[in-house]
Amino acid sequence: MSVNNLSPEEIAEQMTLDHMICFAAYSASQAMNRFYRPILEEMGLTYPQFIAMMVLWEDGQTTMKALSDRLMLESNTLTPLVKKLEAAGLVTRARNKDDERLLDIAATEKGMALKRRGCMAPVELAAATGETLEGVVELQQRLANLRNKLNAKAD
Amino acid sequence: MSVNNLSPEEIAEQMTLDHMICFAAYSASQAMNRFYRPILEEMGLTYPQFIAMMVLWEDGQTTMKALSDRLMLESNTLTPLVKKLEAAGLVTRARNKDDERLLDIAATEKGMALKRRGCMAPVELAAATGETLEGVVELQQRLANLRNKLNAKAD
DNA sequence: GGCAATTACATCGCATGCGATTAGATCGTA
DNA sequence: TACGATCTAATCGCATGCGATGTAATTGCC
Repeated sequence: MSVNNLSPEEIAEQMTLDHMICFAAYSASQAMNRFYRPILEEMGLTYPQFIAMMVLWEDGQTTMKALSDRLMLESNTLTPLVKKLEAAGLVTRARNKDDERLLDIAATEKGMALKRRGCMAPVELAAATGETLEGVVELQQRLANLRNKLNAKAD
Repeated sequence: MSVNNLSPEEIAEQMTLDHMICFAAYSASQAMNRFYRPILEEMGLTYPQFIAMMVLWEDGQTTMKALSDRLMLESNTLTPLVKKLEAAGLVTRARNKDDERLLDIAATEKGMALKRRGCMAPVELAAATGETLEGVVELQQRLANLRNKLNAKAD
């Protein structure tokens, strides 16, 4: 019997933790975070700091606003995080000349120097899963698609 | 040209945030968390409290150890969380009679009463993604599989 | 039985996430 | 050009996650 033949109430009745996409994503995300931890610790980065540096490794410089859009994190999360990166000498923070509301963030040489090691981490993770790169890519795309649909729903 | 023809270094060179399975899982997990927030707020639960209640809705009662294994969260995370559930009158906490090291956790009637509403939330999320239930189930299974392989790797 | 090793839970400190709010800069419009 | 609306960061408080550590109970091995 297909799940399509069941009412929402009947589906809810059979709902368990191990059938929930949210828990699968939540626990997988944390498992990947744990996988990265020792690698990132060598670089003195936490995982959220790492993805912020990923943006800077790609673009060289950005703004708080653009970083917020890209990482889908608010300034109340990013402000202290970026200040820590600045304290570590990895980025610079300065008000934008044309619009004083914007905060320009740029990678320092020291920050850019971490790129080579940092960009290997996702490759190592993919290898550790035992999956093909194509399989990982497809999973990544479907997850991003689901996320984008949810974000669009939230307006 | 397939990614299989590239060396890890060449792949790392092309690595961007939007190609990383970790960021897809991380951002999707948070998007789902944000989707749940208003629903869970009606019940007075946070997302981690919700998945803890999911275990109790399934099993009625458990122990801190079993809950820790099931949610893949340590006692340093769960102890304060379960104490909050106890303070809210949703669970009881008591030392196990046979092994004083174990902490028995049981849902109260008030806690069990939230099951009907709580189990609808994942169904609503699946509907909001616009995907078929089968598609969500497949994505869930592949994510859980990837997570389990990573956890096994970590020993 | 005795006792070191192991196990289960708890405490502490630090780094997120985020709702609510504030401060300052810019925009839009009468 | 005034000035209220909007936008961008930042601050604060609360709830996770988790490494490091502590404590009490149990186990295992002699």
